[in-house]
Amino acid sequence: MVAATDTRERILASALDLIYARSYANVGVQELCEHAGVKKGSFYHFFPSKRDLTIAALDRQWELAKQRIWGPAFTNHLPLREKLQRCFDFFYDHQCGVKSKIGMVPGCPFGNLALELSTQDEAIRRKVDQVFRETTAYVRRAIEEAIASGEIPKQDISAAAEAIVAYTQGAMLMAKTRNDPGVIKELRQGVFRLLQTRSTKARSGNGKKCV
Amino acid sequence: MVAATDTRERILASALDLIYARSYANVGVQELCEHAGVKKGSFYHFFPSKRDLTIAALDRQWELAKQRIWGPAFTNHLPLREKLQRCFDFFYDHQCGVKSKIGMVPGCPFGNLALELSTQDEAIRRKVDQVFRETTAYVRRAIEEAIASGEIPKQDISAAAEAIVAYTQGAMLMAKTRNDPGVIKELRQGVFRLLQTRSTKARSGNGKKCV
DNA sequence: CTAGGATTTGACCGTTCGGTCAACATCTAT
DNA sequence: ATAGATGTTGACCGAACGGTCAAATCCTAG
Repeated sequence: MVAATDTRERILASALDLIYARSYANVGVQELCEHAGVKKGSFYHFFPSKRDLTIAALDRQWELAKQRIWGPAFTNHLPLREKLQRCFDFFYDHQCGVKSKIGMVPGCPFGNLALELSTQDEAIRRKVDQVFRETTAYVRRAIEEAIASGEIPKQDISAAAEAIVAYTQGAMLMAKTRNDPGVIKELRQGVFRLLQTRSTKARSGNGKKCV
Repeated sequence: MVAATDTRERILASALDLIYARSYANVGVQELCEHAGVKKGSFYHFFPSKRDLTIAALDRQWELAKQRIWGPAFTNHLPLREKLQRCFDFFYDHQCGVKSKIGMVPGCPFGNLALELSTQDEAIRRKVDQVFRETTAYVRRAIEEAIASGEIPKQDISAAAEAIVAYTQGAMLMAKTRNDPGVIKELRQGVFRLLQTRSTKARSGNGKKCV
């Protein structure tokens, strides 16, 4: 049986928008409903609680992230360098886009909820943790390929992948704190340093100007 | 005139503890007062609002951070490598300490507030931004010294310092999300890669086991 | 001793919070 | 046609929220 209405979808979409732009605590169920054009009773028909809505929103957000970023950027045979570059470029563009709409750099939807809620809500903490693990898996596979193809030398793959994911989160956090997407662009080059590359000498003073 | 009472201090200390362990939104004025052993009227005698308390708490937290971490770690003539190592070791120990008390890895008090509030409260965003800028300044000076002493080759100092601070925030975020301080230890080695070092070859397979 | 500021107290404010519920409407499968 | 599931509505709940205030108390300088 297909969905009879789009009510649930509208609520979910509102959660994606509002909680991302502000925070979990600063968006009430009432406001969520108004934004979705739905009455509170309907909300609780589809979601047992605000917390469950948030978990569903995290799932949805991760599905979107996969199909918009991680899939496109990592499911091809580009050099690792290029893949990482595309990620950072996407993040930069995306933060710019949202900022032009709401005036603020929102950062990463997963990192935001992680720092706001993971000491208070174990289920949400686990969910975000899982997202980061899967993200790391994408990066790890790309590193494996790069080693196999000889693009980069053998190294501790897991450690490198985790460092890259952490660095990316750090970049988003700094961009949000400075309310300036340009931070992501400035930090982009740094991500390559987290990988051991063939020759350090050859790249010192590497042609292109940053930013 | 010296402080007549320690009421203000107790409120401030409670804010440091509770907001750090949970979040801004999840700690109410009432609870803050109970934790400090103070009535709500007294709270508003010393602080015009919860928001102002939070800003004062940020100031205090930064003073403490300087005297406990950044001062000790950066105001000596140790090699840069050693300085960064000490920072990460301090973070690891600190997160372990708090976790043994409250069962949760709390992450960075500045990063937490930044991600929770910087899209909603410009004053707090600016304050955290300033903290990060000053942190970056510590790292930048240390990098300058390391270049002057010949420990590392010439490079873009500001870019390196900002990358290191971002990476550090990323490490704290991942540790909090995984609720495991060990993440900080695992990511510690990665910070050195953000600096261009003298010889890459010489360090490959470097003696000491990680973790 | 006393005046005046600093501090403390507890009752109180309106608002919003997340969540509930019974009644009602709509759809769909038989 | 109709029963039962699915979806919608608006009124309602107690609790907690941030914040206010006048009165009482304490401390200290003159």
